[in-house]
Amino acid sequence: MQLTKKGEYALRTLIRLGVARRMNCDVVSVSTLAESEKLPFKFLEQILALLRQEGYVASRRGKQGGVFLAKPATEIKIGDVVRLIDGRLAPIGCASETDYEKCTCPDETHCGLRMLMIDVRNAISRILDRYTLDDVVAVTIRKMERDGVTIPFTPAAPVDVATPPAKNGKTVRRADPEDGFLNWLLGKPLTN
Amino acid sequence: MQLTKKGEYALRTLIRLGVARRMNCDVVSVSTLAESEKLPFKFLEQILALLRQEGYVASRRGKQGGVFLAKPATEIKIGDVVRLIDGRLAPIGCASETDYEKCTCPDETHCGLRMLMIDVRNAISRILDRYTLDDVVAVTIRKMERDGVTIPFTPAAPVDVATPPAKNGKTVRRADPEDGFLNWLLGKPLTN
DNA sequence: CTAAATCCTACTTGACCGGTAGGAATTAAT
DNA sequence: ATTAATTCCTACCGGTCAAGTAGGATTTAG
Repeated sequence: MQLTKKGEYALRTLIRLGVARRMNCDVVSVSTLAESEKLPFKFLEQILALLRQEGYVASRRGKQGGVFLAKPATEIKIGDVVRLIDGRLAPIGCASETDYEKCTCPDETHCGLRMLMIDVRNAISRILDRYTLDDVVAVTIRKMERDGVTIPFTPAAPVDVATPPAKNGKTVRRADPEDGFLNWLLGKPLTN
Repeated sequence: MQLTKKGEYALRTLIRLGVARRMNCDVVSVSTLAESEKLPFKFLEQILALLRQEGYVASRRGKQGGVFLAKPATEIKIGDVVRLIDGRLAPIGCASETDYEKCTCPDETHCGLRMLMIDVRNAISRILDRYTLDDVVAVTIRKMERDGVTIPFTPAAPVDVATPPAKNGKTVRRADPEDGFLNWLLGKPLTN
């Protein structure tokens, strides 16, 4: 049930670009992105090439060039990015909605595993297809503001990643909010 | 987000063994299992060896031998089986509860991707750690009974299992029940 | 004109997925 | 006692793919 590094890097980078956009930073170089997230430059270049082909990012070539989101962050669904890079969300092909594949089992309609995995795929989809890049960016920034951390791409202050003032040592880790972390912080209603 | 074939075969086989148990079939040979689920025999043998080492199944050697569940199906959590064969449920290491791994990102506590993936991992866990093998077996059998399909390992003579009156053919396919398929069919309350 | 950037294509290295193969040990039935 | 059916154990293997590396061509700002 693993996301590949490629997928992880793609998402991390898109989030970074979303943050940049919010801070009115119109273009970010790949090297800056690679450094700030500590990703291998050349690998990231390739990933961004793919994201560009698919219309998620656009670029400006030459000196002072770089990349930026090609469309509003509200129109980028996380699920679609994951599907692009890592394939279907469902753990097994016969439980997929968008990329169904018949399995070899003798009777699919009475397969308990399939029913279970459909539940899993729906649970995943209910998160990944519910939230957009904008939501994730919002939650990231909100958390940073709450802890008084300087947000990346803040004018006149490059990336600062100081750990927060530790509250008072007691981090009351509110475990497992009913409908998820992001919903708890964003209050985004279910649409489906 | 894929389950490996190994994991899939393991679960399919455990379910089969669970069904067998319910039908008072105490021992099933590996070849029977392989045939009935159309799995490669030698590969399945290896998988069962692992499941045996971990105490999920036990075996009887020699002629008329075979394997069977080593403990009650109610005590086998699907999530644990998946973890055993395919590793952590969380899409990325830093979002795992049972197998946490620090990631390379500069500031984990303000990582939007991490928060998102924690939600995903919880959503998965809420299904895979909620249901036991027994639940999946129950739902499988129930679906079969409902459709009047002969259940595997049914004794040759038509015995005890009273086939329900086949409804009336019109299966109203209620799409995507709120809290999942299995809950809809089992009505198992959330425990956590 | 040059430095800084993207763009493009090829290559690599190791892990691991999904099996195969062969035989030793054990046991039930004849 | 033999034999046939079965599990048990260890080794191997081909292919794919993840996760990068490498190097140069091209474009553009200053």
